This record gives sequence, structure tokens and C-alpha cells, in this order.
Amino acid sequence: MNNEHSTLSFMPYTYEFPRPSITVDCVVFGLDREHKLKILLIQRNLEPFKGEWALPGGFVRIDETLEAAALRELREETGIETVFLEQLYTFGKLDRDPRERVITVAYYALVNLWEYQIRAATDASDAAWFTVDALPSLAFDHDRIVQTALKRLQGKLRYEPIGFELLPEKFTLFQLQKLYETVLGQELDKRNFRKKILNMNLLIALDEFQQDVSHRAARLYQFDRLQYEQLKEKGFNFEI
Amino acid sequence: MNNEHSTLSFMPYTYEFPRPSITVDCVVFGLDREHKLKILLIQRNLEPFKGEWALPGGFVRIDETLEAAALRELREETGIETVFLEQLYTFGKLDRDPRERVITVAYYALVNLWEYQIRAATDASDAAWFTVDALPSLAFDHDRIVQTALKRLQGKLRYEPIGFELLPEKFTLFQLQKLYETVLGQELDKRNFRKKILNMNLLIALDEFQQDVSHRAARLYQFDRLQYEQLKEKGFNFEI
DNA sequence: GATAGTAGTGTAAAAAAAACACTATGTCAA
DNA sequence: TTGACATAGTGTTTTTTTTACACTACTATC
Repeated sequence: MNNEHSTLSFMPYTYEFPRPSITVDCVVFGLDREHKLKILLIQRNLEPFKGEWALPGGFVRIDETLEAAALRELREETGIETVFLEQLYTFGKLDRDPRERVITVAYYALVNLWEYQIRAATDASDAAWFTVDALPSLAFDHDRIVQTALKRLQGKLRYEPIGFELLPEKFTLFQLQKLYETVLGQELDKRNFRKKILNMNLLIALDEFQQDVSHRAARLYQFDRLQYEQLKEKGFNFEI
Repeated sequence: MNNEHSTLSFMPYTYEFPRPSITVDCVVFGLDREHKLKILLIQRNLEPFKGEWALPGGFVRIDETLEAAALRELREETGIETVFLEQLYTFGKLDRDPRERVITVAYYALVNLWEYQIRAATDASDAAWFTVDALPSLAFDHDRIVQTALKRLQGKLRYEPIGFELLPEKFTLFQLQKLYETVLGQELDKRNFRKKILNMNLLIALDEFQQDVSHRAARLYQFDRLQYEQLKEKGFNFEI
């Protein structure tokens, strides 16, 4: 097939016709103290969609990878540094952006909101956490991106132990269960949940207990990342 | 956060610094008569990687969506028209292409090879099917893309009835089982497989049987797409 | 008529998941 | 100090799902 198409497919430097721009956008999930799932949004102070809320994100520079761009935008716009970050989907509809053709590679991030809540509020005066079932209307097609991210988070949580990314380093089984219930949108049986999660051998039971709670203090646990890596290698099933 | 970063994130038309180019690449899966999983590759006739095999693909035009670009490239380079096509992952490493910064949105496609085998061989003299476990060395990072596609196909097949896309309209349960065994890389129990797949109510048993086989002719079945859509709505579980 | 190759069928055992309720401990307020 | 409240923590039984397993039937070919 010695035709123009093959040629077009890998045209060298001289490629000069108009091309789409690439951005990254991040859906940052957090969990507040009332076990509500939150998303971090930025208020736009430029047209278009000035004043509306949008996902943190921005253009990909020529000398940085997609993931690097996502991490940079997160740092710049929200102060968030190290997080669980995973590619979600690439959105390429023609009219996503009213100004020009923009393709965006969406990522989703899980952060320990209990740690970052303050930073986001101070460093970025126009960044705020919103409960997922009470989101404002969003700029561009960001509502679609958020919906996609939510579905992915639910699907992922069922089969991979990623919930720990949303909790503090040390947490109780009760917190973990509430997390699953919130994200999956269904109640879980306490005893069955504890059996399942403990049988995975991913939790280290600490000799520490909750402080300053107005009820019996629960034991604290820690996620065993090393063990997780090893079990993942062996194709272990982490379904909840 | 009224700083340069927010501004940068949604800079208007005047955005003039160098930007990455975007391509699409397609991993096209097919299943041959010996129940071997195949991938369709194109032989490059331009530098770089001249003479090497690569995935069909090419630049995304400013006035077409990502999926349209993937379908166009497939049509142009291989003659394939209508297929199951789903976005796989977006690859954005800096040195993917030795000439310039190129980000590629990879798709994977499932086709009925029994129908297309001839077209690909005639329309595109430099297109050919390769068995997945005997692939030649590939141009760019296309081997990584293929590996990602393989994993995705396996994961997807376990939870969604997409195998039918690889078979002719009418097929036997034996063919279907072989498909699963090939893709998943494990043997399945005949009786258990039939029970499970028939209990999903996704198959229409036809009053037709195999022709021209040198053994007892098996009943032919058809995939019930309508039923599939309805069950999917209800959150039905299609795990095999 | 023997052989080769696939078609087609059910049951029992094992494993996994689901259902289910009470006692224990600590804080707070009356 | 006592009672109310909130969560901690713990096993067993039932149900469902999954797995293991073997023979007869049909058709073409040699």
C-alpha cells in the first residue's frame, strides 16, 4: 500500500497543517470527615466560562510527559504534591472548547483530603472541594469527564485496593468500610466486610487506637504496600 | 489563584509555543480458522523504521474526532470498514517518535477476520496478519501498545461479551469456547462453559447447523445484541 | 465397519458469599 | 452514677456459585 495514507501516517518534521492542541485535566477525589466523596474544582477567572467551575488542568508542554503535565498542573493550581494518579480517558469531541480544537487526556487522582484540605483553601483561593452529588455546573465537557471518572473509580475500587489512597496513613476498619459504602453507593455487612478485607492480608494491625473519640476507640490499621505489590505479581484477586 | 498557571491552563487562540502532535494507532485483533489470535500490521515504507512493521494509524486532523480518525486510518490502510472499536490508552512518552514529539491515542478493534482476510491482502499489499505470540519487532513503542491491548482484551473478555465481534454472525459453541481459551490462555470445561454462556441469555439458538464439516454438525448460534443492551442497562453481570 | 473428531448432556462435591445478633467499651449528659 | 449513645468487635448457618467429572451420539472418511 504505497499510497498517500501510509505517507501521511508518519509524515516527518514538515507536517504543517493545523493540528489539535493537547491538555490534561484532573479529577481529584477526596473523602471528608463525614465520609462524603468530594471533587476538587477550580474557579475560572478567564473567558470562556469565566466564573464557572472547572477541573484543574492545562496544556501539555512539548518537553513533558502527560503524567508530568498532570502532576505539574495539580501542583500549580491546587498545591497537591504526591498522589495516586491514573489515566482515565482521552476526550476528543470537536466542540469541547469554543475557541479551538482541544483534545484532553483526563486523569483521576486520589488524595488524602484530611491532609490537603487546608492547603487547597489557602494556596489557591479559587479552589474548593465539592460533594460529588451536589456539583455546580461545570465548564467545557467537564461534567462528562467527572461522570466517567466516577464510574472508573467505582469499577476500580471493586477490584483493586485503592481506597487507602483516600484515607490517612492510619485508619480504622470502620472508616474503610464507610469509604467503600460511599464510593460504591451500597451498604455492606460489617462482619463480612471485615472478614474479606482482613483475609486479603493487605492490612497491618497496629498496636494503636483512635484518640479523642466519644466512643470506644477502634484499632488502627495500615495498608501494606509491599505485600500488595507482591500479591499483585501473583495475580491475586482483590475483589471486594 | 490569579496567577500565570490558571491563565496558562486556558490560554486562547494566541497559544503559540511548540505543541505535541497527536496520532491514533489501532491494534486490530482477529481470529483465524485455527483459533489463533492475530493482529493486523502494516509494513512501513518511509523512514524512520522503514521496512519494519507497525500498527495502522496516523495523524488526527483538526476537523475529525479521535474515533473518526481511527476509523479513517483503518479504512485507508487496511480496507476495514465497520468494527468494534474502543479507546485503549494514550501514550505520551517524550521519545516515542525519533523525529518530533508525538502523543498517540491508541484504540483496539475486533474484526471478523474470516470476512476481512481477503480484503487486507489485496487492498493493502503491505498489510498482514500476525499471530500474537509470534510478532515481528515493531516500530516506535508499538510493542508496548500491543501488550497493553492484549491485557485489556483479556480483562474485557472476562467481564463483557465482546468475543462475538471476532466471530462470524453465526457460530458454534465450540468456536466460542475456543475463542475464550485462546484469548484468556487457559482451557475451559466444556459443560461449565456452555451452562454459563447459555444462562446469560445472550445467544439465540438457530435451527441451522454447520455445513461441510467432517464430523457431527453443531448447532449455530447468534449473538442477541438487543438483549445485551437491555441486560447491560440493568447492570447484569457478564463475567465468564 | 473402524476411526477420528466434534456434539451434546447432568449431578455431586467443594468453595464462596450472604444473612444474621449480640456483648464490649468509652464518652457525655442528666 | 446512671443511662443513653455511638462505635468496636466477634462466628455460625444457609444459600449460592463454582468446580470437577464421563459417557453416548452423530457424521465423514479411510
